[in-house]
Amino acid sequence: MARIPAFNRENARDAALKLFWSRGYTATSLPDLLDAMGIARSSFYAAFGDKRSLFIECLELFGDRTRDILLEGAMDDDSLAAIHQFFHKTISEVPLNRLSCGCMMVNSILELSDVDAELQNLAREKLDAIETEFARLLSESQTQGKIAQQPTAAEFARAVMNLNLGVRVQSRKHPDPITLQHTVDTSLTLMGLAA
Amino acid sequence: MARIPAFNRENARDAALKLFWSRGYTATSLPDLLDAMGIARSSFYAAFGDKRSLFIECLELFGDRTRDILLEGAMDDDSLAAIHQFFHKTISEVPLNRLSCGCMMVNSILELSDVDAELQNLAREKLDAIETEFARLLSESQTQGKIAQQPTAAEFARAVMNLNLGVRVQSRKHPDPITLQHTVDTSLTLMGLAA
DNA sequence: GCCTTTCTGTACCGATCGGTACAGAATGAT
DNA sequence: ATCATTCTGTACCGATCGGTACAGAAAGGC
Repeated sequence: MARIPAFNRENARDAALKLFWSRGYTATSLPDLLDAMGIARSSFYAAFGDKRSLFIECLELFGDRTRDILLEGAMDDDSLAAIHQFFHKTISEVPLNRLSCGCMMVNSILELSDVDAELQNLAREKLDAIETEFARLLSESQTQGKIAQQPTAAEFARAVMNLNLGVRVQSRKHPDPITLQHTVDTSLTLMGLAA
Repeated sequence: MARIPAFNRENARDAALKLFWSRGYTATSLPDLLDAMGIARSSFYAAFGDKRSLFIECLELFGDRTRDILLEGAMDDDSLAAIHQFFHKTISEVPLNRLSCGCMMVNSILELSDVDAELQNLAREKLDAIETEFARLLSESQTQGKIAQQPTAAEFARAVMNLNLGVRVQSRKHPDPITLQHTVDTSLTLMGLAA
């Protein structure tokens, strides 16, 4: 055989993910990426195809990881707590420099609509998967009688997703975990979804 | 005197605003702008300085106009109705191609954080002005006894602003006025802010 | 008519973009 | 030690970016 790769593909990809997450697709230049990933230009194209392919890979990964955070909290039978945990984990249990990046799906949807429909669609799908999980958890809460029967679980889920989207904008606007967590708690309580 | 300008500055600026609003700062190229504004390159720099200055001018204008929509609805004494009107005017009384642009402040904050702090700050200020107005209206509603005394008007305002931010993301993700209006109504009702 | 002014259109600038080509160094197999 | 392989680093590609320079057309004053 021959020379062994001097970089770890997953580590390099995660470095790229952070950069894309922070600055978005267009504002992240190839030199920026190579620098952060610690690899050479040729290695980049050999290992990841091109910039756009890498972005897709990162966005998929980010979406799945975010959804996993929600699924983790849904292991025990308290469906409502899972939603609270999701917000807590993504707001209060995260370093400030990550919080200030917001959500990569939200960022991508705003940056790329009217610019790149395919990438926007991917981001949309990843968010929809999370909203579907919200709906499932809220439906369970309704059958358990823990929350109101009205509105429907889907409508509740849309309101919760809307809260989530707002939070991700706020995170970039003013990344203060205390205030953010407070806003989430206030909103959930007002909506009859207190812990 | 000499030759008269062949274009109307305000019209040209509004055309630029639409483009910036739709595609964001970076994705809007100078040729795009010139084409939409219907003016020559030289006229552009003579009348507007440069791309960044024009963007600032457009963002300020957009922010003021958005705030004016809220202020208009606050003329009569029903403060709570003003908030409902604000959402209705910006969701249901607007053509689809505008709705799908979302909010230029929100778009700019997400696109430009970690990229251009000054522009992001401007967008932030414009949003804060609107949140302040929300707080004033909600405070009035509290003294009129139309809504709960808890939480504070500022906390209510944050929740409403958060709802607004979420709506603007949704507008770009899936610009359907019926669903959006429904989500707003559901959320406001759940939060005890029904009309 | 001419002159002055201010527009329009276009050629051009350096910088940077994403992507490719290729020379040469490093490493494992033999 | 030699070979094959696959990495790294860099030079280079055309395209496009925002911005400037400048020639020439258009319009009012006289």
